Amino acid sequence: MDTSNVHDQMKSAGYGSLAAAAAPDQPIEEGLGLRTGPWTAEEDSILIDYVNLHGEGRWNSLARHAGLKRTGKSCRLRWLNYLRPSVRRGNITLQEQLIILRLHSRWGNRWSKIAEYLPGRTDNEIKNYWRTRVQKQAKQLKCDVNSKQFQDAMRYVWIPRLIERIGGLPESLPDQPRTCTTTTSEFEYWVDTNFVPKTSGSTSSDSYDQVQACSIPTDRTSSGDEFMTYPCSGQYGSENGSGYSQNGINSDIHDFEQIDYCSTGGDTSVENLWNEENIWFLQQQLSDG
DNA sequence: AAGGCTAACAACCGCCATATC
DNA sequence: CGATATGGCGGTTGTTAGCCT
Repeated sequence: MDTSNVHDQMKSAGYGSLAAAAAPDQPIEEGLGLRTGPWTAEEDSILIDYVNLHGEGRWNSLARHAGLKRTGKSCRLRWLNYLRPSVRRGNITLQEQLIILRLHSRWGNRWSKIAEYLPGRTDNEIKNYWRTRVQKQAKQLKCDVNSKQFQDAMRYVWIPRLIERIGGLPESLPDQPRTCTTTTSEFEYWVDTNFVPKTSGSTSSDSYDQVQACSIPTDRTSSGDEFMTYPCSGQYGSENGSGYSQNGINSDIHDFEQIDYCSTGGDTSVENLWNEENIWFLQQQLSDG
């Protein structure tokens, strides 16, 4: 489904801020005369003009003084998520997907923090991406998006595939908001496709701040969360070879790449990495655990 | 052709932290 | 120091388009 212009479609259909026909029957918060629902072009224009003149902040008084029958919260959200000049629109790129996956494995659903590393993208947009794309994959795999199984699938299949699709490791990956100074070698530590989690230890994948590193280059572990941490797993990657065996995962991935690697064509949507064969393969991996 | 389903995204809600009075 | 205002954040809902049956 090509939704790259969904927003424009919504606009033309009367849904969204620039809908020319939005207004008359829009809900109004009773008593206060406050409007809710989609923003009209006129409201957008008023808000943009006012912010350009007076700057951001003090959203409640801004709403009053600008003559907008909206809550301050609504104005702030509209500005930050849509009207700001720096807001980038359009499909999430593969590089951005990679960053999102990486940062989500590190921080979980801290969307605003993740958004700091994707200039122009809003936390709302990233959150929507996660819910509509990533959670869909988890559903297809019949596992919870926060489960160890799905986390492993992302790390050992999805992310390496993304890197390949991109054409190798990016020249730089932002380890700091906006300014990117990370070297390729640092990035390799993050998604080490040769890495297989060791056995033993407790799992805490649902608590992203407490993810326990169990196989990180020793000179890196001390640096905290700057590098990928792998939750210890008693279920996968055990020393006796069950689940993700020390070498098995990589050879399996290699085989499975041969199956469909060329099938994704020029489409940049990540879900195409997950065709039926991929899902079958992953389900096998998960059920073997 | 019609209805159901899904994807995508804007907008809202509730809670919490911080700032201000 | 307490009360109120404001802003930020994550979760959830609502709406529409497009696809599928």
